[in-house]
Amino acid sequence: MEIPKRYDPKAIEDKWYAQWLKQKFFRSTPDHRKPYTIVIPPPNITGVLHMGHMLNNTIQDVLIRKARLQGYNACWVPGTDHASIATEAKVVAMLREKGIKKSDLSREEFMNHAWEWKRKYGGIILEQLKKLGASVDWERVHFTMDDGYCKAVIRVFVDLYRKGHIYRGLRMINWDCEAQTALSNEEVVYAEEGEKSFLYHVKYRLRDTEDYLIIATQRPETIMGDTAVAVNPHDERYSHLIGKTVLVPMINRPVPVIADNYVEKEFGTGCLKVTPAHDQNDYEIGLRHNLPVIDTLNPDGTLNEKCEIAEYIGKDRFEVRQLVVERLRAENLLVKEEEFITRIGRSERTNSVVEPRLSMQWFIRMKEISQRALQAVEMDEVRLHPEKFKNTYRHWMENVRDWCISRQLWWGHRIPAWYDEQGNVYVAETYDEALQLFKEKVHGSQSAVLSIKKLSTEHAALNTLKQDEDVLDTWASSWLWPIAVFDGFNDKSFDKRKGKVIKAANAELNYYYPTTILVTAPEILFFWVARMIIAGYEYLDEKPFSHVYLHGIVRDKQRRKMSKSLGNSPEPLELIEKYGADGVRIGMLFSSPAGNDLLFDEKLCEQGRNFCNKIWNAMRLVKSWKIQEGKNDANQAAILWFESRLSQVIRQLENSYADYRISEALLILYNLIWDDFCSWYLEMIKPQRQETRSLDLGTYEKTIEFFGKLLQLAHPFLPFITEEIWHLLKERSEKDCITVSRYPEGKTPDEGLLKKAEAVKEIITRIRDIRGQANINPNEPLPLYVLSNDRNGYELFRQTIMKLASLKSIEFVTAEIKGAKTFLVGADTFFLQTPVSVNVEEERKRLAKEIDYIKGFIRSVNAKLNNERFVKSAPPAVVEKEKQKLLDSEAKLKALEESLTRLN
RNA sequence: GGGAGCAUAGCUCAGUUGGUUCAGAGCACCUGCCUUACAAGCAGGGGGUCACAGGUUCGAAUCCUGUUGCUCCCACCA
Repeated sequence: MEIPKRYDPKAIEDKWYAQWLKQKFFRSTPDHRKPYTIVIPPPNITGVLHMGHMLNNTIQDVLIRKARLQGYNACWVPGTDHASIATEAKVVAMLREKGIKKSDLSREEFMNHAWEWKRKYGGIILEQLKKLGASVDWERVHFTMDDGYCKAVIRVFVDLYRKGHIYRGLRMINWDCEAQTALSNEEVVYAEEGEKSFLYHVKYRLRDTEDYLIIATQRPETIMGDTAVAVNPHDERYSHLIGKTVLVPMINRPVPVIADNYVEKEFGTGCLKVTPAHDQNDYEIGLRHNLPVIDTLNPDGTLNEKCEIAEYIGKDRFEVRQLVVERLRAENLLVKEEEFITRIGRSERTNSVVEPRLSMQWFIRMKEISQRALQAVEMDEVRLHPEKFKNTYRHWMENVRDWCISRQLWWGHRIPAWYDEQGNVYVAETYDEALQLFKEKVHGSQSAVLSIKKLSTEHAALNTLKQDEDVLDTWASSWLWPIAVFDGFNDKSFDKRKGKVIKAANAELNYYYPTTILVTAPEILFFWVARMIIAGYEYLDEKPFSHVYLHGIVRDKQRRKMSKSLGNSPEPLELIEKYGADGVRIGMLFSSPAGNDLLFDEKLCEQGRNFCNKIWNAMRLVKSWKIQEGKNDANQAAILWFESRLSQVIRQLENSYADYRISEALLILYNLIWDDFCSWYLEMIKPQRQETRSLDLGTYEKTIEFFGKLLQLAHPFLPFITEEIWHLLKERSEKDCITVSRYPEGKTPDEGLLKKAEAVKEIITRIRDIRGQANINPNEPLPLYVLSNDRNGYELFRQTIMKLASLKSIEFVTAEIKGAKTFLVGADTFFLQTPVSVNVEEERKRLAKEIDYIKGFIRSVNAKLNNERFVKSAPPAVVEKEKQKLLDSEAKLKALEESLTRLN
């Protein structure tokens, strides 16, 4: 069979993925082995695979495949997130295109559309992950709105309410006028550069005089909601006005001038208009001074009748802003319009300008329940990689604020709270339970004896109790992910009375929880990671995962974020098409140390593809040899050396993995395969022409063994090509896959041999260099003479040196060889006899330079050793090392000086 | 405004408790090669005052202080 010169990923990737699935290699169920568990950060059902997913899932797949090879019961749980606001926005847009308005639909009709969307698009990303080679357990796909998951979310809400961690309150929240919902602080984004706006200086007249104050505002449309004007109590310019009354422009509402420390004298005019309904700080000033709250905005961002000006009612706030400015100008109340850079907040999902709005929302009280989660990271129970994120985490957790969890949307987990006609709230898992609570309440009330009969039929109550219209913030469901995917909140394992998940009552949870590692981006450290840790301790008194690997953001070469509008994001599937899944995986990992952003460049994928091709061709070479019975001793050196080298690298790899330095591990492996194996080992054993390209069986078998081990080491990074070559190198059954093979273990490397081999490589390189410099044909056989005290040390490598340096002979001598090119490796001197005569003058110069350097070096070492304080205070090992250095370099100096003498 | 971190080759980054065979890797660059595994390749090579200024020390890329520049997180000024 002819093996193609280039590796063709397309031909094999789908084949192997199908084979792996058929063999159920990714399936995990609890057994006697140790578990290694990862839960996927569930992608939103709105999206398609992007570069961030590629990086995220490649890292997870490397870790899970490595664990699988090492004999763990590796379980990678896939799934998707319902992504409440993002999905609802998409569905609304989709309906709009079809000419359907959300407001014309009933809640149920809308939900049907949303589920339809989910069925259609929800699985896209997971499907695409197959192309990447992701070895997830496909029998464990979860969705944050599965029946069981919904139950868990509702249970937790009810439980936290009962425990007093959830409350309902009137708060100033961030309002998205477009989606018409509250947003958490985390969902509000601020443009990096700020946004251009105007600062309008407006006259506020004092009552009963012609005097006026000038107030600077960015939002003149809120003037009609003003209920005070505030100045700094220490501002002498205005102190005489405190307590006086001013008239709000246009509507002439009389409002007081008050003094409040919040006002900064330097900003604007030093006067602040106070609009408690439309600004967080104003709201607080209002509380301090008992100001009325006049809410002039409708939920959709238009003005309502409270603004008192008929023509503004029903118009959008930004339209009104223009109208107000025009009117103020016309009435000569506008003193100045000043350009101004403001840092305005926008909704992460709809990009509409966020309005502070006073409304009734549900909150989780965070302070208390987050204490143990803070401790857990502090004490390294949960370890963050890289560690620097501990600081960020601590800072956030110590200043954590209450979490607004209600959203005025339909797609999501509807809040399990019911209200009676009086507005009393009943929080329960089901309507029936809420009804029960309601009945109990009515029972308990003396005055309601009569009405009991009236309400005793369910029918009557049915009309009475109404469920809260809102749904929960997405993160208020995904924070249960590591517990809920193992069905931790089911009837058996959730103890309602205690408000705890009983691990022992759930075999799956008992086996897989806590999971091993979570791989995600630092962007959602607070959104998600911190909250999962909180939930873990709240419900299991245990961490959800032992490690958190935080990778960076994928950016382009210019460090810009990948974004649709910039068009700088490559299409992942096209990359896979072009470079193969393995090539892209390598490209993603090549330059992305944990915590650092990945500056993506397609060239990295090209490098990955080339690496695959290199391995492919190594396989072609090995397969091309004819095998002869017997054993060729000439290859002994290569085999012994590579065996040691392999062991050495396996240890290095373990260290890198242990610190989650994935890209470092990859680079080590890359060099091992490319340099050590291909450039050195294979060249060492490669049969030469005259030998008719045949190899002895002993060496061949050893080589196949080495190759196999390399493939295993590489398999976590390159699942497809390693599987293919695994089967090409050796006759194996369909089931005997590398995916489920046993990872190689390193033996103790022979350090002496490794060191000698380095010297041998240097000798070969020096000879090649001399040939290059002197323009001597690399294949022309030349004699080499060696002046060394370690004759035996080189004996093992004699054949290797001869072969790789194309030598005619190697002879040990006791005196110099005149007219030969001289070089030093360690303290040994080598003479290469070349047809080109040596330029004595240049040689002398070169030697003199080397001697100078070594002399300087010896001086510095001597200075140290002669320094009493050094010898006294430095650790003995360091002093010993210095002494050895001195000996080595003195020997070298001697050899150099002798060479120089010989020249003369 | 509060907090954290970074600054090492043209680029992206290593450099563990201070010890001059420790100034490194990958990419890029330069030179020579289509040598019967691979030009998606082979062989060889050049390149850094470790941001700046002080200090501690026998010894500093590594520790301390200051300066400059950059990044991130949190809060958010009308």
